Amino acid sequence: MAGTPRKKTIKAAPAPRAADSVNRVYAAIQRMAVNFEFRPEQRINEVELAATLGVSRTPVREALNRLVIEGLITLVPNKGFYCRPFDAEQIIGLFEVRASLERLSVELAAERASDVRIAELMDFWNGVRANRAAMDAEELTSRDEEFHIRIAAMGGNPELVRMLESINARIRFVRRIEIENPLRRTTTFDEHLAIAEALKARDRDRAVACMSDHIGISVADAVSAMKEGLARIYMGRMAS
Amino acid sequence: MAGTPRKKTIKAAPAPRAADSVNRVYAAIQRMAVNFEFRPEQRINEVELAATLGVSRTPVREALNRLVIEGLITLVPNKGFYCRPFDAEQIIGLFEVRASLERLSVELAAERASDVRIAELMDFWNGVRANRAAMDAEELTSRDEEFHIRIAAMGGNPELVRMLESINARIRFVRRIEIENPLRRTTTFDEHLAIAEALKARDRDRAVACMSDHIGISVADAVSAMKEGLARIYMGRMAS
DNA sequence: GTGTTCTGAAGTGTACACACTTTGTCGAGA
DNA sequence: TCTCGACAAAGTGTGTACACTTCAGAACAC
Repeated sequence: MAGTPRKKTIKAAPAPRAADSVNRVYAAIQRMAVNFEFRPEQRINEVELAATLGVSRTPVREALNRLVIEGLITLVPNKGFYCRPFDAEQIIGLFEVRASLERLSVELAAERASDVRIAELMDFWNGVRANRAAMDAEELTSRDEEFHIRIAAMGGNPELVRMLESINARIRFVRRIEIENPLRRTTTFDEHLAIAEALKARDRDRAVACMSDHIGISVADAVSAMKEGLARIYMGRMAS
Repeated sequence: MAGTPRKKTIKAAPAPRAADSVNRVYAAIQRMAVNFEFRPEQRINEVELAATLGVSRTPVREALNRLVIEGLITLVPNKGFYCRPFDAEQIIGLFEVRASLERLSVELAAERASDVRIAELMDFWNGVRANRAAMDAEELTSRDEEFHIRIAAMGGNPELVRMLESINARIRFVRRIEIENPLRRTTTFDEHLAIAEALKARDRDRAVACMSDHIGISVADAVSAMKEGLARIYMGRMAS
């Protein structure tokens, strides 16, 4: 979006710089990697990708280098950049780490969050709950993540937020499928409310227990969600 | 080092590519950022840095983009790359996250590590302990990190290892100063052994408690270490 | 038929060119 | 003295050039 609001010179000057390419390109490729729009372990052709995004290889490579550190892209020297593998063990590993950080999240929130922020959290989630019929899996996943990130933010530790966001991006593909399960959806609504209630009561241990149950269930369901995910990547529409 | 073991063409060809520049450059800049060889919030001149490292700006920028994601460098559009700030709250935040992940670390290790790996861990640390007189703070910090990373690795979760390594890089500057404290050194040796013993006994709760005490003390000491750190950055030799 | 070497195309890795942005300096005007 | 604007220098952002690597397939030997 935002087009190219740039003063045009008469001569078709070579390379009139398109502002902020790297960030746009970075966001675009990140989205593609998160959603496995590249097939797992597929080599990414820089020239092609640059052409698609309407920029040169330079900003594309800078963005790809960032994504390597984020774990969304891998790099093989002299071969090129590749989409991350679809690695079930790795995904379980990420769920494990996430569970640990979410635990810290509620602990800190229970101790430090203001009453107002906690009230806002409940309002937020009640709002989502009220609108649930109108939401598709994608939107609901987004709200779900937002709920968790809000709690993390209430603890006043920005690094915790950053890491959770990074992990969320890497497991979003699986979680979105999980959340399509109607049963899972219902339990999620209840579990989130239970967490929020525990925070409101400043009951740290209960908050941890609720969060633990909530995430624990996620891990258990992750395996079937991953199967479904693989089918979608490799079988496309046929999977449904 | 490593010179240029490359077949020389007769003509002084422009740009005979130096293999794997990005990784070398990345490692070099990372080390500089970790050790605050750039002053906090100092702008990093790409041209100058490239010249120092003997490469062009391209690999330097790719490396810097990676380091931005790692949190060791910041980027202000149209201004350039900057050294990360020296932010006490952020460092405390990182210690907090680290404590949470180290807890997970020992939990997983207590459940999953083989007896052999645990025995190796104890041997390793006893070896370090035996040589302690010969080690400076830098080397000891390195061994200390290795101890913790070994435990994380025993849990079989590579992502956990990755994140701990990333955090370690960002707090290493402070931890190295902490470890200079003779009293701290002694307690570290004992605490590590206590953790290892608990793992050997497969006593998960005790392992968590030991780890928790160990890291908890670290956080408390971090504040004074940060003061000292600031003095070294801005006062250099005078600080001692 | 199988293995080996050659060759060319495709594509990465890095240097470099150049436009644009930012910032500091100097001088004019109030 | 202070403010403002022009100007210049420094330095970033991105496009492009080109050497090098990899890989597939042809040509060839056995």
